[in-house]
Amino acid sequence: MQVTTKTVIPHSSEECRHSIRAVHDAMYVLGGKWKISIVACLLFGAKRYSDILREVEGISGKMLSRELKEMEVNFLVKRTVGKSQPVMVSYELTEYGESVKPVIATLANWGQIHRQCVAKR
Amino acid sequence: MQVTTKTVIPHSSEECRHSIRAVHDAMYVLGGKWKISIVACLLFGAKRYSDILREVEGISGKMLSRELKEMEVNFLVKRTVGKSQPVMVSYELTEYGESVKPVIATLANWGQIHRQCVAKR
DNA sequence: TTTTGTGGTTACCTGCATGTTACTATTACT
DNA sequence: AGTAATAGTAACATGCAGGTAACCACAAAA
Repeated sequence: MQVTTKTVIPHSSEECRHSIRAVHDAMYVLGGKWKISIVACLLFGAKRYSDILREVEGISGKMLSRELKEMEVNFLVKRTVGKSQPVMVSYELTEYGESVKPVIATLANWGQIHRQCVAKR
Repeated sequence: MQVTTKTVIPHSSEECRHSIRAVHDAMYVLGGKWKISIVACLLFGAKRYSDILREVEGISGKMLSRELKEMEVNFLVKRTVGKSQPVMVSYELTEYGESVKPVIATLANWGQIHRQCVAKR
């Protein structure tokens, strides 16, 4: 007796694909090793290049400027150049960038739970 | 007049770092190009290898089996081998895996909003 | 006029994450 | 006996993400 191909999937694979696509879209903009961390960092207020460099541990200057540029293009952050002194550039989230907050929050929350789970082996 | 180094950061950088760390932990387990999509896919029920291959568009067989293996190790999915016919292996989320649901949901939700934003230029 | 600090950019290099292709074992159907 | 499907694995190839280090421009301070 041959089992048909479809035994195990009685789900709405439409819904499934739709959901996957949405996730994929999100990851396209927020993907990469650093963007989410940068947003998380900027959620606490506007910061200067060197501040972010310090607070997002491990990121290199090159990657920071690259990611920030991308995020500016995607309207997630706003770049403001102060009128000289030793230059001073500050970055802050746009309103749109702020809309990522729930994502970060949920992720951070799960991250904490995960860390606890791993801790008890 | 020289501006001091700390003008732009009056925030709790403790909170900030903590949040970034949590996000980082989460991304460590859910990172990579495919894991989140796979979880999203399995949220709609247990599926067989070839079903996931079909529904997560773009993934290669190699990557699928590799990611599934990692996720099994991390207790996110459970692998069940059916008693033969043409073999039949099904994958489903563990309870722990289900706990990722809010993350996916928030991400998918933001993904949709983002798509709309991009659509109107 | 030389040095210092900020905010970068550029060239160069490397490795890992991923893709591609071929191959396997098992069973069932024809 | 030969073919097809399922669930992989192994060998090989490759591109791009990311790191490192050097350099630039500008202003202020020494």
